[in-house]
Amino acid sequence: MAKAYEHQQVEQRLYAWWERNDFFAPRADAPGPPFVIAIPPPNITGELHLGHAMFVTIEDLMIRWRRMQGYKTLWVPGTDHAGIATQTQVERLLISEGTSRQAVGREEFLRRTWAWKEKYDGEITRQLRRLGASCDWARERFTLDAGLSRAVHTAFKRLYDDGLIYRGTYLVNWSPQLQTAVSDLEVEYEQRNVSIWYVRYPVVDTAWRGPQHPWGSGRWAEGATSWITVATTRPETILGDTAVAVAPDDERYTAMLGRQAVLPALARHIPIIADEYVDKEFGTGAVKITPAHDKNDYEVGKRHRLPLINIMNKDATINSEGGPYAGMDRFAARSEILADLEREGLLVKTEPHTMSVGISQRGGEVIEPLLSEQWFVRTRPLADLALAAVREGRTRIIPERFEKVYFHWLENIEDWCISRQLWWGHRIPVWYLPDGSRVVPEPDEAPPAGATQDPDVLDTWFSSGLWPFSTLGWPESTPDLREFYPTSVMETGYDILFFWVARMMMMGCYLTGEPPFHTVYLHGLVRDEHGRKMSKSYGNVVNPLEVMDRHGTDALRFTLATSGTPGQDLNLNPQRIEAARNFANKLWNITRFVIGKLGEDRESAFSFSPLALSLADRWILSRYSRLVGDVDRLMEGYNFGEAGRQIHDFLWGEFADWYVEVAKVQLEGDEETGQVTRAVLYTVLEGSLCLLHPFMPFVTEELWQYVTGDGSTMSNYPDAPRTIMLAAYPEAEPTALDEAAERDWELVRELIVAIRNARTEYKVEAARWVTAMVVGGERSGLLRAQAPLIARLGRVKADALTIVETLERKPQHAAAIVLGAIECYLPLAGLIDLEAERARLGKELAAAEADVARREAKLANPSFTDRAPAAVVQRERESLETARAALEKLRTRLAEL
RNA sequence: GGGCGAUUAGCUCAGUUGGUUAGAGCGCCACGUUGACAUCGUGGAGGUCAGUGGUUCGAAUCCACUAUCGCCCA
Repeated sequence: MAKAYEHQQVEQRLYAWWERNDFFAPRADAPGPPFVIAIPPPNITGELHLGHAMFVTIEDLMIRWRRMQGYKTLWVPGTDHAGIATQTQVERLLISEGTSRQAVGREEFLRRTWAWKEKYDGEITRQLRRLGASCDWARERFTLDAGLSRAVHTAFKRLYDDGLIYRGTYLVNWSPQLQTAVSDLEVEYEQRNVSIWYVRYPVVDTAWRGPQHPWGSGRWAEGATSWITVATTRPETILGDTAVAVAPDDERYTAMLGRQAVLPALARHIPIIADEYVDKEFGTGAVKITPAHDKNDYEVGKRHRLPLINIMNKDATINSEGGPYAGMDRFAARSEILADLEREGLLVKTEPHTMSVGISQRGGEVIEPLLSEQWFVRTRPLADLALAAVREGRTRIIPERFEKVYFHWLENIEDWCISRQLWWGHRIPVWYLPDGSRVVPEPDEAPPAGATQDPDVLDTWFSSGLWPFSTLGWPESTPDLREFYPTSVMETGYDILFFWVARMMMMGCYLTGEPPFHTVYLHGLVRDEHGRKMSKSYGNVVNPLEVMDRHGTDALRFTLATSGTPGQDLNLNPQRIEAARNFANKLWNITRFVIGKLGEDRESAFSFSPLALSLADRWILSRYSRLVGDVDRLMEGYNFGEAGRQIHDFLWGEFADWYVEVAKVQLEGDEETGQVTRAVLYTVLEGSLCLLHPFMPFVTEELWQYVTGDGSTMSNYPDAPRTIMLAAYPEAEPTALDEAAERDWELVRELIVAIRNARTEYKVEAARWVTAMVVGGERSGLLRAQAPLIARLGRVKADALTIVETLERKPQHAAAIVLGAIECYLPLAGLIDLEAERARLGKELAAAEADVARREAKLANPSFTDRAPAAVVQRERESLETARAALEKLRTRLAEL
């Protein structure tokens, strides 16, 4: 074995070996029930980022753990066509080649995009392999595969036939840059500092019937005598105004109600109406109403049967309804119209204002509410099913607090706009006949002759919503669907709870009749070490591939798994990755030590007599059993991070720091002691590697192969090739706990630490082996039995460690150690300064006095002794006894000096 | 405006149902010895658990309020 762990020599080789041996596929001979995860399919455009690393880490952890437990595990991999993102990238590519989507045409564009997909799709799946993902690549799916496309078509048809999909002209979120409608979720809101303009509209009265001069002449409003002033952040939409509204109880405007205002620029007469929607406190209390360009105005318009006037083209330029501004971009039109209002004396004032502006999630441009004919899903009935599944506990969300978020969203959900004016995606399976009627054929059915298909495609999330069952063969009743659906856990980031999880729940509940998974586990976002979002512009992006190159996949995975808690954002500290890398190396070296001691013989490692176990043996076996139980409980509760930390702490802080050191001593003993020691080393190490395997798959496999040699029979599958992947995950055995051994060893350990501490305080060189005299009282027997260990680990000469029950004459020039009822003296000729020793013991005495006083007070309180559990009171009594004994010893010693 | 989360050592974070002296890694100080490991070892310093009030025999942990930061929804 190399002196240090070299991940470069191990990871790729092992992954290839695992994959070649088909360890990732569900085994027909698995003794347990299915455990299934559908991967959150990465976008084919995607570069690997820490979000991917995060989900692979947790999902692979669950899959490997359950697989070792004997579950019939299936992790279905795949990728998402990511309509908008992919189309945008390919368009950019075309533009760089001096052409465009429109120039090459739909057919060629799709051909190019498929070619692009073939190229990059493999990239991302290679990177998932790099992360150690043990998913069944034979079942890999892509959302545009024939099978999944058929699922999409079937789902559409069912929802359509059931009246849950409809087409209509409504106000939708329009992305002028992408020239497509997007859903509510694809709009992000951002607080922006903008201006609010106060514009006065002349009101028709007996003196003034409307403008007599052209717009822009400066005399347009000449003669007007009454006015109504509105405040607006979007003056360009004046062109689409069809009313001015005021609050019904606003006395300032009562006289205006029912009269007509004259729209600047277009001279259109529009009514002044009263509506509850208007906030008297805001602006002037009068609001311009543009039903075709604002969601709230749209509602007002509906209530008052106002006309809808669309003033914009698809590219957000002003259309012919805009009179003099026709053809201008929306922002250019704004400037122009403001200048003209000013000239006409209609602009009263401008104020700074903050408001939230809808921004396209993809393009980043301002989203335009636009009237447009689109396809929608009627979500209410679907949302009710999805709500019921969680309310009734058929699906559980972890952490639980997200259930409230989920409920709130689904309770207030609006219809879902599913059509996109894109080319890359599932074409909407609707054909139009020349007479205008619509047909949605069955997936295998030919569309009627002469019919033309709807040109639009479906929202990417429509197909993602089917993912957990479409990947298993739905709508066919395939063997996979029957065996592996519903899936077990949906693991993903909380940021796509609405986008994806809620939609899978809706689609799954409706189309398959049951929720698509019994548990939703949401992880947090990975941020940089100071909690900032990683972004290219900040330059704080951590590239997982670079991390894996430098420190290995296991280091990255262990860090991601153990740095945080479920659902909580995680600040990734690079030093933690190094620490995890060091942990892998530590394991490597522990194993190097153990196999060196085991020699070639593994057989003998499996049997030993419990009677021959030393205290340290019993202690480490008990601690190991406790660990197994704790890990089991934590993993079952989805507390993977805590489980990983405990395995780490045990292996490093107990097994390596103490038991391995003990083993070195025991291995110098007689044949039987050596034999037992080897067996304990083997048992604990082999089991711990198994415990750790879901967290650090590569180093544990490599080491497990070294440790077990050819001899292991630990597998659930005796006929399969030997791999830790199929070894049995350790199971808790409560009978293996040995509390007496843990307590006794603790005393021994404390004594050794105290001796080391005293040595350091007196600056005894490490190379110098000292003399020690232990006064053990009742614990003398125990300490005597452990004398060789105490001597070796405390660096006391073997023949100079005396253990007595009592001691009449205590050495003068010696450091004194008091540990409860036991004392230890280190005669350090020439090193002991009596004054310093008195000062040191004085400090300890003060602490001991405080300790005793505190405990006495506690026990003197009858409400404590009456109300606290007996075990707690008992423990307190024992502690008090120990503390008193220590206090007594310290007093005596100080008196002696 | 409504909701959620966070606040624990210099830094990044744990702390499972309330129960001895609140832990880890990194960083810091001192010292390096043995054939597993300097990617290491040994010992140590470092905390008013954001604040206030409450519940309790007992609170980092439960409750209320406040402050600061962050996120989601409208």
